[in-house]
Amino acid sequence: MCPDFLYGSFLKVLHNIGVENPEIKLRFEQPKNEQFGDFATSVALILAKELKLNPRQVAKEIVDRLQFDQNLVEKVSIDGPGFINIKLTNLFFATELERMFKEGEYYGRSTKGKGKKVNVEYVSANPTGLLHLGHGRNACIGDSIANLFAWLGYDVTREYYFNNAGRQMHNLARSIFARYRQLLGDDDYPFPEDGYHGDYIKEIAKEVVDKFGAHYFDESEENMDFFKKYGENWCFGKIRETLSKLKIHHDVFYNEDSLYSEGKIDEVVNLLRSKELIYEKDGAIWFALTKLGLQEDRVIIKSTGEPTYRLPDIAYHREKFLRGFDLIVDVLGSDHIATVPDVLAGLGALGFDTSRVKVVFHQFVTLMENGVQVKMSKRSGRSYTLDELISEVGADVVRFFFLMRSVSTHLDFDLALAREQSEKNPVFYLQYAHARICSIFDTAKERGIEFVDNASTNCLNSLTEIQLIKLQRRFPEVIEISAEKFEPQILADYLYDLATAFHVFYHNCRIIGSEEPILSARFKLARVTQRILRNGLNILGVSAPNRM
RNA sequence: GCGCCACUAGCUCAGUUGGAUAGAGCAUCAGCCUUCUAAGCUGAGGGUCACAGGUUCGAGUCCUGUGUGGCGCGCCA
Repeated sequence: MCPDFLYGSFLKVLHNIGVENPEIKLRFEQPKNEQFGDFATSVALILAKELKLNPRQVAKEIVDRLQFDQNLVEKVSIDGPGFINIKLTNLFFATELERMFKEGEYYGRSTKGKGKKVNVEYVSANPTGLLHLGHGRNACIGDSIANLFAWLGYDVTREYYFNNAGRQMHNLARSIFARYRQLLGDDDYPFPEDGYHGDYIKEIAKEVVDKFGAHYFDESEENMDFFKKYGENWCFGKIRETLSKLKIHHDVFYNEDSLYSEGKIDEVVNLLRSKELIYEKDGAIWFALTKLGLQEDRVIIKSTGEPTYRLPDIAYHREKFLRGFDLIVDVLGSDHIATVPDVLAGLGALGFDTSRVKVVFHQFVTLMENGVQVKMSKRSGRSYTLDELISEVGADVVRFFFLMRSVSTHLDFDLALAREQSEKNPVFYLQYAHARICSIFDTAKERGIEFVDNASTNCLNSLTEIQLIKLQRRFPEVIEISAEKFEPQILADYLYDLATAFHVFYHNCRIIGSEEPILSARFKLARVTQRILRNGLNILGVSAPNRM
């Protein structure tokens, strides 16, 4: 964020006065208060101790040695306890606008992650039901994180861990079968105790009745397999349909089944055995986690012969490592927190660098309306599915609302606010800024007004204009920070600020009707804002309409 | 009992690696549309940053303890 020339001059001075590791100590920030200038550094305060000098004195030593291009720096001052504040000239910002404008659609992209492979796994809901709100938050977070890394030049794989093995699928089959029998008049047919109670099970059963009649009436193994497969396809179809409404698509659906069929599970067991990390007790196979510093040993293969989740999870993540990913991101709900240490310990024991695994935990979603928690959908009378929420408030609103809070905090989803198609709704505020800009360009075109690319921007001098440029300059940095912290919310907040700065600019400065060179300079200001809003919203998965 | 997450304005939340006078939105009140979209802009009120210690030039931010709330602690995933 800090211009290179500024950073360079300071670094040179710090070197000259014999500071050790100045790169680490030199940091710039943008002061909250305008009166302190455009950039500030507290480096003098940090150095004061090691130099055993008064901070203001240190600041003076530094400032006296600084050399700048006078066209770019307006003022350097020492304030407060020893902050060095720098005010840059309007020419500097005009040049910056020019630079951002010339970068065009690529402004904000970087090559930082070039050659690096990142895997982002998200959603990964089992095909036993419909997506609920928590899945929705998971999906939006994962997708936006993937988008952020793509912007940084990483080779991104969006992955869904597809678990269609194990007891849950039997459960699904038996649940559908029970409803099927009941529909066919066998009213007393018992519903499985731990079956899936949702109404969608009845829907599936009804579909089977409509299509095949009583063809699958017998409680045979083949028929169970049929219901399992039918239910899986039905659920997974719905899941993909819902995700697609949110513009979420995965590159890889990694099937848990393949871990078994390709012998990956056995490989892991053998590897752990060779490291003497597993043993047998009570007919089950245990993972000796206490040897790895954890609290308790855990079962990885039940006495029935089925593995617990830990084993396939370790095998799956081992595969991710073997597939050559430099960074492995898992997006999980906070209810999975307890499962991660075991899996990481297993991977560590297998010799993998677990610092490459980043698990993003998100907290729960609570649907609120007028201060009261909403548990059931008014329309269906059942608990809200993600799909219902989307059809009620729209995909853009759902995506933005799920992303506008930081990942680690509980999310209160304000249904009344989300429904509101007005200025109160932050999504519309952002989209409106974009539509307004488009409208300016449309109007200019209609009236035959053209602007010139090579006109100078050095005529912009109002506070509002400079303010807008300052925010535009931050875009690349914001993308980077959002990705590093795995927090799309940082980008959402930034876009909101940018929209505000634009609305203020729009209010204070006219574009159409201004004389050259102001006309063209302001056009550029609007163009750069438009690109950032569009690209930024795109990363968040929110559309940027040309008209509203 | 143990682990993780949170606690900031009436409500929902921001607050960069510790920095200067803690910020938005909603809600409340008061203004601004013959000119590019008023889904906008401007202003006002509203705070013991849960509490108590500690670290230091400086703490909403770091450390310790306490309280409140959420989630988890299975041969479920």
